[in-house]
Amino acid sequence: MNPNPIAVIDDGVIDCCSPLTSDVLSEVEARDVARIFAALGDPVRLRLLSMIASTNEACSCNLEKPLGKSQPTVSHHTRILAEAGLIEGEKRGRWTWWHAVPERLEVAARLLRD
Amino acid sequence: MNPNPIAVIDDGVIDCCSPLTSDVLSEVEARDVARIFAALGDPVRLRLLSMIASTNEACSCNLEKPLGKSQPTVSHHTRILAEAGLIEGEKRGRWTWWHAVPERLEVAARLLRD
DNA sequence: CAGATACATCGATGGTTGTCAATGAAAGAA
DNA sequence: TTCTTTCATTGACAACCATCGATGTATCTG
Repeated sequence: MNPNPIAVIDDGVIDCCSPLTSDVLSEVEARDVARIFAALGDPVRLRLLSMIASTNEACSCNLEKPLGKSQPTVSHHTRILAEAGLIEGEKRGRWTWWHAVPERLEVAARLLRD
Repeated sequence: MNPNPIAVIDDGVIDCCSPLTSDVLSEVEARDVARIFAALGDPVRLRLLSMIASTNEACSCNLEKPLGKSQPTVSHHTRILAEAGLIEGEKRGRWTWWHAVPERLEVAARLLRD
């Protein structure tokens, strides 16, 4: 669990949606789904997510150097990914350990290909 | 084909990428992939794409009213979707007919779930 | 306790983006 | 040709966003 709770998009709204190719999204569906894709729509966040997802766990301290971004910037991006439900953080001691949420990636994938 | 040719991301760069969960994206890969997800990261474009993708063809004139957006705004969004390779436009007579590019949706889906 | 470490938050700044009115360009109709 | 239709482009504006230095808040160490 994250120390400062992060508001994640309501799962109920997201899970409802059928693929883009089969139905026209409602305005409410589109707004929430767009938040997931917008989180994926930044190159720094994509690399950040791939770093976290391709390992079991990663702490922020190990992400700054390979990304070449400042600590506040990394913190900013992890927050956005977490708010989109794509990653979750667990604070142990001084470190925050991040892990990916595969079900969330699956939700996004299902919108593109059933 | 579109009357004014639209620059689409190089397919070679995109097709190269393995799922986010298996490898860390390079900066170049991340930049190009982010452009696809950024195109999907707007609610109006998501509804636009789902309207086009859930029918065989759609002309811009039929998209303005259900979207509730002005004609320049719709034109702006179709351009961004086309530059991301997600839709293609064909001009026949006075109308531009848009259709989705399933292979492109598939490329994006493969990044999230192999 | 004091000092160091890991991360979040704040504030500022420069760049990007969504939106629309006005205008342009091209095709068909009269 | 002149008028209408369809869509792209331009220009402008407000809102948003990525970035980082400075600061705050815990947590661990000595």
